[in-house]
Amino acid sequence: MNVSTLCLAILFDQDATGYEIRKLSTEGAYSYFVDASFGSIYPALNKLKQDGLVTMQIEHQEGKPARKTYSITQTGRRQFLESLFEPIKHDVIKSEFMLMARFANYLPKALVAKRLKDRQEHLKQTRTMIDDLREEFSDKPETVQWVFDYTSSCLNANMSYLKTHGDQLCNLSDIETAERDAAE
Amino acid sequence: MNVSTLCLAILFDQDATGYEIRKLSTEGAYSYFVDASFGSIYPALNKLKQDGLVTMQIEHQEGKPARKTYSITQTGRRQFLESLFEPIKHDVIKSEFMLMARFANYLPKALVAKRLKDRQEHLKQTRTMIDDLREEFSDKPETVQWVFDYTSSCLNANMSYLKTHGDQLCNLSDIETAERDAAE
DNA sequence: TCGCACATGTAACGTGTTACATGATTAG
DNA sequence: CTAATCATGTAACACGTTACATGTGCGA
Repeated sequence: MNVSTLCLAILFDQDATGYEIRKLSTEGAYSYFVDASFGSIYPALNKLKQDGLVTMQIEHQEGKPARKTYSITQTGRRQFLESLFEPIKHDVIKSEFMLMARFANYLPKALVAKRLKDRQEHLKQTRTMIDDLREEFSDKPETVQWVFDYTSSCLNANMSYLKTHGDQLCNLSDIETAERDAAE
Repeated sequence: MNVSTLCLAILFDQDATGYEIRKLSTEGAYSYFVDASFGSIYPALNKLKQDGLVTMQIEHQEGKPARKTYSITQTGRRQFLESLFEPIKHDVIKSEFMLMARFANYLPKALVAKRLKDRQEHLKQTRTMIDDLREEFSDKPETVQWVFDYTSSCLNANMSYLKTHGDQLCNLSDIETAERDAAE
């Protein structure tokens, strides 16, 4: 999913500024899937406006930069929906944790333990966020809830595995390195 | 994880050509996490050689391009392992399926059903691949098994949810659009 | 008063993909 | 005979990030 599509998806059911779109994509409702930055959002929004897929309302503010609120147009809605008909790619997963785990036998126990703890913490936070969002979006179409429930369920399974098998990975880590590290 | 790191990870316990590295990253043991192409692998390998992190043995073959087998050096091993000590990023997930599901209420039932079926099929294939690899790598360190088991477990939960809740999403799809499509 | 949230935008840079060029062998 | 597999490599391109530039108002 490119940044333009992300913008259309967000604007589909709410108007927003570039700043807000970025917030939603890094901290809010869409942050689980994407993570776009200003450098890509602002140009994308300008292009979408040129193509007539969104409109912009400027709200001038003294001293501050003008607040530019974008709204999706009918054309934008249609084109976005049409794009969903095109063949989709399979999920892409990039996990540095998995790479680390794969080589845990060469790493000190303390490091592996910390990584496991951090991951569990982050997973928990993400699930809390998803569950909060589910509440917040309770007025939105049920498909939105479905996605949150699905995600939450996968997150639970993931956490559950770490809870029951995390220690196992720890015990496979390189104890000697850990001792050497402790001695230093 | 950049392509150089991927190469070092693969070469860590086996020699390989650029061609083989690509196969491993798109179809083999590493394909669940990454997907690198020739255009990035060959330059990366050359750079790693320049930096003394890998060595290369040329095997000339009549008519064919020379087969260049790369091996990791002690320096390469050390540097790779050291890189695992650096702070890691959280998992990155990009799912076009989730985006589609989020807007399923605007899409015809037939499309949503097909996407669900395809996803379930792909998930199943991935799990089969992971389980096969677990067998194949039974002589490798136990950490390797741990990663496969963890992945397999998450995959199972994912499949399980789709099996029990997939129809629900289908029923939220836009029936009228489906009928319109069927009429065409 | 220090830093953060708000708010927009550009230029340089990094990283990777796609498409092309080249060519033998082998399985269907 | 045609497509796929093996095998390497480059150049153009796409896409996105990081860092910079600019500036106000508010809360600790």
